[in-house]
Amino acid sequence: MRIGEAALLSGVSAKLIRYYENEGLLSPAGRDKNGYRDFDDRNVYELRFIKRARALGFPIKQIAELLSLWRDTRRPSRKVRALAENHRQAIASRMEAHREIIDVLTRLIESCRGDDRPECPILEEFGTRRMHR
Amino acid sequence: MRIGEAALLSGVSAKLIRYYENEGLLSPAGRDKNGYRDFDDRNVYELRFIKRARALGFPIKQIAELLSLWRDTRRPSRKVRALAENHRQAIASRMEAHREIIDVLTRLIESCRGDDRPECPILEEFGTRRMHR
DNA sequence: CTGGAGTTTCCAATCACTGGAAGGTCAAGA
DNA sequence: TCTTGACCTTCCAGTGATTGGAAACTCCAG
Repeated sequence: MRIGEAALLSGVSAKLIRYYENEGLLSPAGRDKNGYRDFDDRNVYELRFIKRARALGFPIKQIAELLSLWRDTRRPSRKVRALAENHRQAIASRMEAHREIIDVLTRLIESCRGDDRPECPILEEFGTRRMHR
Repeated sequence: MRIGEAALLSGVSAKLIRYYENEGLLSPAGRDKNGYRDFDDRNVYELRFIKRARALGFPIKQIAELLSLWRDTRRPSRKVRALAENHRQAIASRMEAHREIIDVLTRLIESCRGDDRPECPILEEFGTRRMHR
């Protein structure tokens, strides 16, 4: 099938399919004699795999590793799990950073009257104090 | 003062100071006759302001708005507060997305034995099922 | 034989940096 | 006086995952 059909079936845009192919994520897709890419069901499966892994925030390089584990039917599931655990930790760290930011922003927002007058503890704290808690 | 001293005092690298200046965040800094930038205390104050706003995840363009509100002594604090609230909402959305990802990853990780055998529900679910909850 | 839909490649922009190259300026030390 | 070295300058490129566009090609229908 051509790239448009693969895009429809996988939910991945043609642009992005070319990018993923270029990054070496896909099993080699053939070419028709007119130069058009020729994808098969395995490629569509890989594209769906990539799409779901991306939706979970895995970076492209880690998805490449996941795909190579998927292709290796003798992989130890330990490796897959380790990858997932590392990634969960990375996301958890980012989430914690966001939580701290939200706490600070909430405190700042509550301290500001938010009316027509210029007094604003938000601006003052940005300029002068450090922000903790 | 020159860029190195401003970097030390503000905690912002010289590279980044030039970038911020280029992006129009700083009040215009002068130049010595040798072409070196000449910063004053106001610039250092702005750099610290930028650094703290960045630490809270504000994008550069919003920091530019915050700085222009800071410079306008007749600003309505309403505008500052609105900016902060919008940003808090943006961060909260990202945090919620991360929370959902962590829930899915946790379920997947728990479903995988993580031993020497190849069976792995993580890979299976990436390829075939959709992931919710 | 013309139009349009689909395809190809390549280049650019996003965002906030970071790094490096190549060169100018200036004070201290030999 | 000459040189070293620590500064400073500008410009260019790369990061990650996409998206957009341009210019050119194939192919099918009208």
